[in-house]
Amino acid sequence: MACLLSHCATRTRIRGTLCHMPVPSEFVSPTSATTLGLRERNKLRTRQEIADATLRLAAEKGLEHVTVEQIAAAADVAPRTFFRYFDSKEDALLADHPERLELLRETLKSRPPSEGPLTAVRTAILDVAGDLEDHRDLMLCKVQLMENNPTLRGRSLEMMGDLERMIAEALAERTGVDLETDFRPFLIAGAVCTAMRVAIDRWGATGGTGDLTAMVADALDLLDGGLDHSI
Amino acid sequence: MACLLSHCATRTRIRGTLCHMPVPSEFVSPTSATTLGLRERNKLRTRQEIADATLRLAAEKGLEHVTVEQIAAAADVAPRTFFRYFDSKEDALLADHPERLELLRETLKSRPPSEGPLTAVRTAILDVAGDLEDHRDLMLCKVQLMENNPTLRGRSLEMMGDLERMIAEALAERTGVDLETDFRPFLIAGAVCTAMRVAIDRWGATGGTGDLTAMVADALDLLDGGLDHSI
DNA sequence: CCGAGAAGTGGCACAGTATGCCAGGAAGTC
DNA sequence: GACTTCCTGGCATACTGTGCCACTTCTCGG
Repeated sequence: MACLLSHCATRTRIRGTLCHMPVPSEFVSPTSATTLGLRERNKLRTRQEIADATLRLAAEKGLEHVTVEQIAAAADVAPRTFFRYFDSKEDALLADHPERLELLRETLKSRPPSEGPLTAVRTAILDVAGDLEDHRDLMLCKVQLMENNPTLRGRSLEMMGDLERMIAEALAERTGVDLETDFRPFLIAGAVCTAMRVAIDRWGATGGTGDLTAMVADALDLLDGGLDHSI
Repeated sequence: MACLLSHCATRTRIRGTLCHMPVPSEFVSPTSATTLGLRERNKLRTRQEIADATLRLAAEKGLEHVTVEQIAAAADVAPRTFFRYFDSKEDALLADHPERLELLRETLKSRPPSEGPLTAVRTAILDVAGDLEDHRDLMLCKVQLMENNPTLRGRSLEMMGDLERMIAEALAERTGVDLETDFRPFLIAGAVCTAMRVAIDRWGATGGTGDLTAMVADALDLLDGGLDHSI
């Protein structure tokens, strides 16, 4: 952390070897190297460094006590550059959301058409939960940051709307109903995401002890059985 | 609307009789007059004027194209005063949230203990839906503003968390389960709020045609039956 | 009725967020 | 190696949000 942050004379943007910040293994992109050009790789790295710096600083003092200027300094970019990658501090902290959305899309696409719509969605959402659990420490940190930061929570909830939309679309497609006239796909998608959200909240509240995927599965089972049998 | 907004020379803040803006009937507080002192009544009126101005301007150009300065001018207060009443434009637009929360609390409290927990919650949430429908035009406007304003939507989602918490507490109390160790109250509360939210979204998407309360009831029925029977 | 204290308002200053614009330089292309 | 593309950082600027202070209005007790 005690690195020479802001006085690199000629910033030559060769960060492949001169990485001054120990990037946690969770952060290395799966689609590394070969396929992407240097420009793209540098962009990915910068994005990751900003996200990384944001989380690190937020974990220290809480996101509301960290300024974009500080984040930019820690990530060794100009404040102006920060806003080229993220629209806000909140977005930088939740930078992995697009990956999660992509994972959901892939899983939904990969489930055979023969599989029931709800089963496919269930599998997909458990997949996402599993992915979250794979980054347990990072997730736990973020969940706890959300607990006492309404803005961050709001942004996260809003992002969950993306998951909902995608699930609703998948349900509509697999059942053949029209999203425009029938709200059931959205209702089920909302319920499923609620199940995940509540499970995550509880998981976070208990300090990440327990199996997140199992908790999500339990929540889904309860909703499957109908509200009146849930309690 | 075509009132003398910003050039009142000596603003003497006696707004009881000299109200320069026709306050829509929806805005008049039920607890008017006698019980409250002049100071309190003035505060309520100012709050309402700010909320009113916010909605009116937002309806014209979209909330993101309205500045706090403009809202303050339209409500005939100083920008500094705006922030004494609301933390943000979004909050000013969603100013009626506390009333809704209070309505939910009252209804939940008024349901007899003999009533099943889910029935009580259902009644309460339908009550809220009915209240929303009573302000049909205002609600429709807000719902449509939310459609293309992520920040506003996020804030609204976050506020819905208040409803969820209250419902979860009521459920926990009526069933005797512990909120700290059992996530079922939160799960059901989340599902119920999701039902309302999805119904509102659809209601808004169809331009407010249709019976909102009935749509919420339908959504609740579907969830009652269990996810696998929903579609 | 009146004076003291409580409380609301508005002006000012200031930190922070967010974005448009432009010049300089690195990466990609041939 | 020259040409193009586009990423970066600096500058300017609009807007949000809050602390502080002086001024005015309201409330309440005598």
